[in-house]
Amino acid sequence: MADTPAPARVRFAPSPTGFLHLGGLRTALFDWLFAHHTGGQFILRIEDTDQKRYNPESLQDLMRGLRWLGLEWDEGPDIGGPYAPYIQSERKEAYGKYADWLVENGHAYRCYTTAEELEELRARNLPYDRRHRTLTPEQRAAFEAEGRPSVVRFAAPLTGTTTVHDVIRGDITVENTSVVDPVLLKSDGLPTYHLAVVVDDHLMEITHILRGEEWIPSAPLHKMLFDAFGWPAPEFVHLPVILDPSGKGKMSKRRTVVDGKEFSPFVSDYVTGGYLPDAMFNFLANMGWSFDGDQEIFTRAEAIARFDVKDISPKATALPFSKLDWLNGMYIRQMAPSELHQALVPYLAPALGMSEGDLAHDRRLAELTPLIQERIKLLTDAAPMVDWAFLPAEAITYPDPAQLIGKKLSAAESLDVLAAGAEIVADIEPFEVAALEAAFRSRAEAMAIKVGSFLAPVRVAITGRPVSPPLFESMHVLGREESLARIDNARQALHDYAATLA
RNA sequence: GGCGCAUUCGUCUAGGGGCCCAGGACACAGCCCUCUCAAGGCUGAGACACGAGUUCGAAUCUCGUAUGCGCUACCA
Repeated sequence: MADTPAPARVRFAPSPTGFLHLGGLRTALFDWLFAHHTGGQFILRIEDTDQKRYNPESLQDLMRGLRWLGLEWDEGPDIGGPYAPYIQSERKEAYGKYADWLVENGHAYRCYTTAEELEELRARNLPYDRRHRTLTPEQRAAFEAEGRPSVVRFAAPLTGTTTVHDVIRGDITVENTSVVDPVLLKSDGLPTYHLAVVVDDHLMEITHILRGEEWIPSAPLHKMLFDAFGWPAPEFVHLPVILDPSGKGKMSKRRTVVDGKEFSPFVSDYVTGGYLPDAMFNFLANMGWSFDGDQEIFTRAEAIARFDVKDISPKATALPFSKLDWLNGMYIRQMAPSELHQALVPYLAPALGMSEGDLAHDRRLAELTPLIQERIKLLTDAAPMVDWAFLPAEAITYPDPAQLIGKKLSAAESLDVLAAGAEIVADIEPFEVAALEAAFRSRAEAMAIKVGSFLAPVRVAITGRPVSPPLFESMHVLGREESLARIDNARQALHDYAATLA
């Protein structure tokens, strides 16, 4: 059964103009998956041929995001490789050389059209009119003598059609005349994307081009270039775009509010937002590809074994973030408690005002972790669930004393409950969860109060909140003295409150 | 406008002529469990864009329409 595909060389080729976003991460993920599936290489190549939009922070963000997800590259700018360098601005001479070759062989020509002239055409909604495609040597010499800057344009075939085979969509055919002699080499001497991508994919022996579907319209041009050079073209795999959660339009490159909720396209926001790399990996792998009809959760190894570019769906997808949250919760519940404890520390330490070192060895957090494990979806959910345990009793105020009154109980009855609770907490031996539970339950029964109602006042007294981790465990975390202090404070608060009611 | 790509529950998807009066998942609703909240279990509601054709038979093939999206730079 094991089909052994030829090792593929696939590259993720972002341009360092902004921060890594989810769409880019998904592309990189598919690159990585396919490379590993075939036993090939995953290559990171930086396409920084647009110096105007270059953003120096971008590269670091890009690499950090990729590594966070676990997408290590086999060749790339920081680790080198047999086809180095992997940053296009450092490969400038090569592009010039290949552009010259095209010019010499009649596949390209120098164009001296000025920006103003181009602007004129655009204003009239006209494409470039190939005006310098057939310049005489004299005309060319005249422009050069003038000192006019020039670009190199591709001399696209003027008749016929070009067909590109896309692995996901099949054949795509366009009229050659629709390719209007695009610029290959800019007047600053750097190549445009079109030249650079073709030259580098060939030089780096890329076998499969995975990129967003916004590149479909220029794929025929790339095919023409491979043909002009006499090089075999790699397989084209155009990935479906990722849409805003609203489902309308390409995912924007900034934080947006959809249905009253803010969502971010930036990977770094998910790192700080408490998401687990494994969950994000699983989530993204399900965008445009699926493991099979009814298994949503799978390991990286399982995905690698099954992944194939030809199974990718051509349909654009809106990101279902609620599913990401669900997945994150699933992965959190699968963690060993000690592992979760460690993962929580960097998120909790600032919120609790503690050092990471202290918190990593804190007994309370170790004890609390398994209690909140099935109650949090994000690592950032933990703080409001455990902060009460790290506060002194005096800091637990009861701004809404009415919360200390149990369901179907009067204030007086609730006061009685707290009194009973204080008695139990003071006397119970040993001060352990099982003993506490047995004592509270039998006392509730003795007082003919439902357990839920009986525990409610105590819960608020102990944690300051009507919703908390399991009560007996919570008291155990605090210890006898601290628990008692809180119940006493709560009794006072409720007593004062009851007085105002009367 | 031109060119291109796409179209199964609200969303992510399975399915590629009969297995489908369409399966799974998230979200949603109800019930169960339960010290709160979760988690878990069960149940429910919910889709083949439309129209022609091909065929004994179409979600699946063909054509058209509609809608959406993308591209149309000396940006990638």
